[in-house]
Parts: sequence; structure tokens; C-alpha cells
Amino acid sequence: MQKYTVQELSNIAGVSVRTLHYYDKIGLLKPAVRTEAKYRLYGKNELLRLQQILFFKELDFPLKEILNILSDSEFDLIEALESHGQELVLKQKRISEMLITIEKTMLDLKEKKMITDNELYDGFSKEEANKNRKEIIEKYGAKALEKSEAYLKKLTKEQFEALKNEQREIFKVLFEISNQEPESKVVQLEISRHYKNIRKFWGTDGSSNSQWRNYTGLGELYIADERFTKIDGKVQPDFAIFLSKAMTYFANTQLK
Amino acid sequence: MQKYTVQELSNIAGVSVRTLHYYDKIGLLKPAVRTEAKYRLYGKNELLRLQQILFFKELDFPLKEILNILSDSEFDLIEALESHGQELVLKQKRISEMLITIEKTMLDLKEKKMITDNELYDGFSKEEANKNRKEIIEKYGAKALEKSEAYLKKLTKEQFEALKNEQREIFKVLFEISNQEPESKVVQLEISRHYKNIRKFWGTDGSSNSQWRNYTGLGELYIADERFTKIDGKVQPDFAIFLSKAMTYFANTQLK
DNA sequence: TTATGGTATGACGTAACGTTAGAGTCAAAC
DNA sequence: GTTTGACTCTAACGTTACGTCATACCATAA
Repeated sequence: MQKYTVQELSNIAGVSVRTLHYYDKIGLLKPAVRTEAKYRLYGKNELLRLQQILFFKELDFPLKEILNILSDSEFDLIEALESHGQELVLKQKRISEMLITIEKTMLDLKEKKMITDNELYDGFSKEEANKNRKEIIEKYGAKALEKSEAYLKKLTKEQFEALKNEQREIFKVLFEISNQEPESKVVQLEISRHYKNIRKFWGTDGSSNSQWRNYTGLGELYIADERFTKIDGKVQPDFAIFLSKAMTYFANTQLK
Repeated sequence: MQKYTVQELSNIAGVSVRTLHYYDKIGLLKPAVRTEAKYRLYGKNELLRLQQILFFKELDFPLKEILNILSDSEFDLIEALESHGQELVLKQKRISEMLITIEKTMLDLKEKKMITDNELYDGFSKEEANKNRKEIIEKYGAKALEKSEAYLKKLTKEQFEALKNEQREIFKVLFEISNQEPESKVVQLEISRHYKNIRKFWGTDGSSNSQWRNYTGLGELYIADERFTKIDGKVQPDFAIFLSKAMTYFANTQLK
């Protein structure tokens, strides 16, 4: 007759040795025999029983109930499955409700942190802001403005601040090499860094294509809105144009 | 300033005193002050914090994470909600799979226990069985036979046995009063017992109307199949007819 | 014979409390 | 002033299904 040691059975069934010790202790799965040295040896019946145990365990039955099921008759099995299934359905309902609550809460929080129109042109006077917008429309059309503002409004306050601040560093590097061609490898490498850096604000929504379009749009925004491309506090219009070109080129080469 | 003792806070927030002790111990909710006698006293801030805690607890956040959330900034909150939501979605998926497995298993089990055609007329020879079926058709039509057999085939073996055996008792009582009118109150009372007794084999499927039709059909079956209405081993055709009448009357009076 | 690796038992740790148990505290009733 | 009853405190075990040591024993090959 086939006999398995703890480790053998553990390998066959994919459970830990400790689990077998435990099942033995609680009387769920006793070894067929014990050697004089107290070693546990299991036979085929035990292997089968273990597989039954694992089946119910996968269904999230507590071990005590598994013990009952495996010792009682078949009729109880159906009943057990039925009532356990009902419990699971209830769990699902509860989780659904939790998910709804979570989504609502997130909406609430995001709403609070959404940028208001005022904050969008914060630091500019109303007139300046409007002048700013008119300029964009003249140069790039109303659609470009719309896209840019829609993009910014989707950000939270923190993200907006991060957008302004966190990129100073990388912009400095880019500024240093802004005498190079926007399509050059050196520039494109830095741009890819910038892209990765900015991507984390976009979350997971939107197709990859639309992400490239967004990125191009962001480049246009840099030209239009001088807040982003200030270097050491000074406005750099040429740099913004350089940036936009490099970004557009990057986006186009990535779009297969 | 308002101060609450453990029990007061426990009543307000709907948690146990032990829970407050525990939250204190793990540093999740410390009382505002401790009296010289070591009594815990909570203020309004603590009440508010407790409510926050309970909010996240309802969402199944572990207390450790709640501790982090309540001490860290708001940005982490959204992240926490998002990842926790993803966990919950995974849980839901796993439960869905479990439910599918359970349903499959139950189908398998029931199939095994379904009555086979042979077992349906078990104890009768083939000829007898066919004679039996012909008789039913002659007296009640083919539809009645079909319905009866369909009804029986839906039962599991155990249920079939139960149907035959478990009702001996109640049939004896009914047999005693079978000299009464089937429509009489005494009889109808017993019939209602019989109805309740038999109902548990039907499960939850089928409209209530169809259940009454089933019940009437079962009465016809009793007439046709003498196995069910044997009293002390003797066939009682008159009793079967009496039963069927009483059952039909019962079903009709219940159908509003 | 010893090195190596498998095995056994026992005990602590995990999460979030429930549940005694023993001892001290408070306010009111006597 | 004291007793009573309600309240509070800390400490400790129980719960689930093991993981993770620690320590000691066992088996087999070199």
C-alpha cells in the first residue's frame, strides 16, 4: 500500500506541512498510521479526503463545517452548499454597497479638490486671464483652448500644484539643451522622461491614442500659458515653442 | 466641555465598550483625558474621529489602514479608496466563481440523485408499470400522466423515499376520518397539514398558482399510483379518491 | 560516524474584538 | 457612614487557520 510522508503529501496536494499537522490536530485529517518515531504516514484514502477538504476550502467553508460535511451524509451536503451559497450572495451584496459608497466618497473628495475656474487662472487678473485666452484662440483656435482647460479642470488642486512645481527640475535640463533640434535624440530622451513624469496624473482612463493627443495638447498649453515654462521666474516664450515641438514630435513617433 | 464615559460613547456610536478599550490600546482612538481613577473620558473630537473610524470600518478597511488614513493627508485617502475598491472587486470576482462552482456541484449532486425512469416504477414489473400508466391516461388523460411523472422526476431519491414514507403518519389520520366529507373542516385541516408537509419538497421555484396546480396534480397521482396510499400495506383505492377530492377542494379554496 | 535534511512538539503571532474574572470607583440610598 | 448596585479598570484566554521560529529527535548517505 502506498504511503506518503508529510512532505510528500504536502507536495502532491499543494498544502504546507504545517497545514497537515494542523488538520491532524483538529481531527480533520488523521494520518493512516504513525511510525514508532511518531512520523505521520498517509494513504490513498487520506489523499482523497484531503482533496475533498481543499475543494470546500476553496469555497470558503470554515474547517469546522468541512468536518461536518465530510462526516455526515450527502443530503446535508446540498443543504450546506445552498446555505453557504446564500451567505456568499449576501457578502456580494454587501461588497456592492461598499463599492458604491467608495465611489460616491471619491466623487465627493474629487469634487472638493477640483480646480475652480478662478483657481485655473489664479495669479492672473481677470483681464489678463481673458487676454491670455484670447491669445490662445487667435493662435491655436477655440478647440485648443477648450481642450487645454478641460484637461486642467480634470486635475485636483494637488495635481495642479505638482504640475507647476514638480517639473521645474526637468524643465531646467530641457532648457539647457533648447539650442538643439527638438527632434534630436538628446532632446527626445529628456522628453520621454517628461512624458513618464506627467503620465502619472492621467490615471488609467482614456485609450493610449487619446493619451498621445493629450500630450500634444499639453504642449500647446505650455505655449499659451506662461506659468508653466518659467525658468527661474522668467517667462521663456521660445522655450515653450521648443518644448511643444519636441512633445508633438515625440507623440507622433510613439503613435504607431 | 462635553465629556463622555466609555459607556456613553459606546451608546452614542453603537460600539461596545470593549471596542473602545481596544481602540485605545492600539492607539486608534485615545480618550481626551483620564481621571485619577484611570477612567476614560472622551470629548467631541473623539466622537468625530470615532465616526470616521466607523465609516472606514464599514468599508472593510483593516484598522491599521484606518490609522494611517486618519493620520495622513487627504491625497492618500483617494489612493487608499481606489486600491481598496480594487481589492473589493477582486473579492467579488472570487465569490462569483465560488457561486458558479457551488451551483455546478449542486447540479451534479442532484443529477446523481434524480430518479431514473426505472426507479420511478421501481417495485413494479415493466408490464405492470405500463398498465399503470395506461390506466392513468384513460382516466385522466395523457397530460395528467406527464405532469405527474415530471413532478416525480424532479425529486431526488431521498425525497422520493421521504414522499413514500414520511407521510404514512398523516395518511393514517386522514384515513381515520375518510368517512367524513372531503370538504369538511376536520378533513381540510388535516389536508392543510399534508400540504405544508409536502411543500418542502418543491423548493422555491414556480409561482404560487402553479404550486396549487401541482398539488391538485399530486392528488390525481395518488389515485393512479397505489404505492403512495397504502395503509398498513393494503391498497385503498377509495381512500385515494377521497384524498384527491379533499386536496383539489383545498387547492381551489386557497386559490383566490 | 557524522553531516544533512526531514520530522515532531510546543509556543507565539496574526485581527478584532467577546467574554469572563478580580479588583477598584462612583453616586445614591439607608 | 456605610452599604449597595452600577460602572470602570486591567489582565488574560478564546476565536480562525495556519506561518514562523525553537528545540530536539530521526533517517540516510558518505
